[in-house]
Amino acid sequence: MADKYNPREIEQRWQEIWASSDLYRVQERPDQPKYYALVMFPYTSGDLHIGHWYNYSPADTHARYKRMRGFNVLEPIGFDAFGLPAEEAAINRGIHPHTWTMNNIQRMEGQLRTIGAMFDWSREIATCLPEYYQWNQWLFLKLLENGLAYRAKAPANWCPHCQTVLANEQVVDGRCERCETVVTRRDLEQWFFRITKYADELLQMDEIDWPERVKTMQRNWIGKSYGTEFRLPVADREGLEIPVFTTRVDTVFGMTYVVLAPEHPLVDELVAAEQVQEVREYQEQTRRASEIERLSTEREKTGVFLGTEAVNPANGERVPIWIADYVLGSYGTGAIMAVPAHDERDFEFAQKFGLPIREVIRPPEGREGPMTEAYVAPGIMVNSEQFNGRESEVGKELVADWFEERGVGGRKVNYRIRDWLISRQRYWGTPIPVVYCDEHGIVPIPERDLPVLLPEDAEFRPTGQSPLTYHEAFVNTTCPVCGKPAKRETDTMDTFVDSSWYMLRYCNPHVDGAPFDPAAVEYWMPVDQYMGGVEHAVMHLLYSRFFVKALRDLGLVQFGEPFKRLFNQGIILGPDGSRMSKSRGNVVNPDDYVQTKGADVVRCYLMFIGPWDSGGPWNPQGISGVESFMHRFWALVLDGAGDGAPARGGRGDEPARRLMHKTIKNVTERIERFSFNTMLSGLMEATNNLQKLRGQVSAEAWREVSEALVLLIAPSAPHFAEELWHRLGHRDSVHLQHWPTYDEAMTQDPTVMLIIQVNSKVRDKVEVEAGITEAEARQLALENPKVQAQLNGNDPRQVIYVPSKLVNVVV
RNA sequence: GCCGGAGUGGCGGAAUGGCAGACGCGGUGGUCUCAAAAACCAUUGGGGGCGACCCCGUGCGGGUUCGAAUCCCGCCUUCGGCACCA
Repeated sequence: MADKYNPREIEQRWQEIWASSDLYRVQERPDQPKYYALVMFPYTSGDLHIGHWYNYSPADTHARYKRMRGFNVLEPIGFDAFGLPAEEAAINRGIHPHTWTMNNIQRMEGQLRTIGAMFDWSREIATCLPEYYQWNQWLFLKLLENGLAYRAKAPANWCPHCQTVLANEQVVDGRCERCETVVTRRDLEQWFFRITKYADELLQMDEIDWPERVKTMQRNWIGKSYGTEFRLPVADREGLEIPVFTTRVDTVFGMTYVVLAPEHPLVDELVAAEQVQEVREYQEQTRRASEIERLSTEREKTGVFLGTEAVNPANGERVPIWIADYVLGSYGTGAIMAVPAHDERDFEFAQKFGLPIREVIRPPEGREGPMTEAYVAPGIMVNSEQFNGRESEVGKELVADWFEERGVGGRKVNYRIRDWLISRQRYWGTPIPVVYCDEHGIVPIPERDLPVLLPEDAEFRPTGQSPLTYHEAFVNTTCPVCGKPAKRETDTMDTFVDSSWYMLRYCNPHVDGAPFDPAAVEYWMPVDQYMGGVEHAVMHLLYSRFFVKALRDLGLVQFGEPFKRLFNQGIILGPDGSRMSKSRGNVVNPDDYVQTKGADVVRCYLMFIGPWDSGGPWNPQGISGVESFMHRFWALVLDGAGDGAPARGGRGDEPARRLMHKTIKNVTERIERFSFNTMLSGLMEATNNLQKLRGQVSAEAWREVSEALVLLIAPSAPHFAEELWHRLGHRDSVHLQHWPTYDEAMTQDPTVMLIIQVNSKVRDKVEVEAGITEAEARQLALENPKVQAQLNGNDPRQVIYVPSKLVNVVV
């Protein structure tokens, strides 16, 4: 009898051996196909939680499988280490963010090692170190040089709690994505990355194998819409025009008023003297309103008449000009033609303020009585002069043509996506490498002077100003152009800049003099399989795509997409089925389970819970099933043949070998399609069935079958398999072995159960030769006593045969 | 409101047109034990029958098909995304 499976002892031992033998160190090998398997790097929050394990265990299993399939697999790890959460945590604890972060990294490294993943630790990165963030600065300068970074004054999302501005992507439902504080607006000079330049290309997602859900979210976020932009002359004001954008130019004859966003630059010029007071008040009120109030569709529409009129270029009619906060200054031209009859929002507004509603599109089935709601579907144009009787979809093109001919306006494409605001008024981030000189304005720091180090001795408590503003030695510098005194930029970069290109750095993280090593990047990139949560759909995943496209256009990389395939794992819930949180007291600490049951058991249990993309509750009892499976597996492999096992050619040999081939096939197919739960159930089934063959299998066949099983479980339970492999007498690592292959013929049983149905109800099952002919099967069915009983001497109306599966006799 | 996914035993789930409930948890009965735990064996969708067996059953209502958890139509519930973007 072999001793029992003791995870604690073997896991630690193998982790040390693997580390000292550099088992997981990888290098570029042009002779071998590469496979870049990437997990989203963890944030340095303090502890590795069960969610990390849920991401990394299946990811590592898949990567290990690929390695056994002959790929040169890169599976790196590092830390996303800058940013607000670390800064906040440090402030709360009264310690420096650098100390807090570096301590966390050390702690998390230790926890990550317990997973037993094949991370190549020689490639570890931490984004808060100058050796990393100096390249944020370098890349920023490249973008600046090429017009892809710029500084502008714009209304920005301000989080009063985090005391900084946020990118649009980081505002969810009008609230800060991090702390859920309601965001306000501030007009500030900020740095932007010109992601809008790539809006169209970012919509191209045919070549990436990503979840449809994420692609849809990105498409929605980019929000491309086709329409017409045209100019409305202001009545009695020669030369003054209001540009508007519409997707429904076919409804232009139904325009009964015009609306400008309250912050529209033309408002001052357009407002009539007697309306100034009211308009000012309304503008002030809008400015104070939070984004969340303003965006609420529940809210009643508000607005103010400017006291002036515009002229509809389609029919020369005069229509009043209003301002209202349901029109956004940041989209289109910040002004609209209002057609209440065919737009829900305009309809509501017109009703409230008693503005006329004129029908210009009639439903194909006709319409009677007064309009009670806007009709927004296509239809037939009416009250539209020469376009009357046209289908609105056709009319859309005709009116656009007409406007183009007359020089009134033309076709236009608009996007919802805005440029990426990267300035943050916080301490714990990459300093933006520019200085402001009275004479030369914005001056980029020359490359040779990088990095601009983040001073450690700054007062980093948030004040609404960037903390670096108060650091005299940092702020006061000289202009790189003229050498006269100048001031440094004191904002830092959004952390998402760090994560936009880290996958490139991993290819050779120690390269000097460049953010990444072109040869290594050429070899490894793009990432073959990216694995992480869906919460980054319109942030990190969009920014990275933008970055890579920009780098490609700068000639720095040769490809346009960073991640070929993406998989979003689900979320592990607490035992009570709700999201884990400290306040609910339902947090599962992986370390406890690793201590008591072993990392391999935790890995396997997480994979066994259910489909990887659906997550689910952690059931503390459920883990024992996986645990006892592994104990049985262990005993089966080491003691299974037993002492009195039959010699060569045991009668169980053939079934055992068939079982092996069948299992290899199953496990391979399931691991390929990320179905880790069914892969493990397949292995459980195999051990259950093999157990039944005990005592009937020769030592030779038993060994062959158990070695295959050890290889099959190696990606899932790496320490466990390694130990068994060595106990079976091998000297080299199980993880250097080839994935077992199967013989298709051996995956089929020589006999099958033929289902006999009458009227699609199962009446009997007969064991038959796998190669049974249709005629034989039909005859067998018709002669079957249970079928005979149902037939009652009549002839069947029909007999359906599904080869080697079933016969259905229809009476 | 719009778009998308999901709904299967007490629970997690399997089966993507052909035996519903693989695999596991939990339950029940048993073996072992002074006892308990562990381990092992048997059993476990519901109902009926002494029994061989029979009936019902994949959110609800219809449909297609010899045959539907699976395909189609209509609803309900739920989760996610979008939502004054003109």
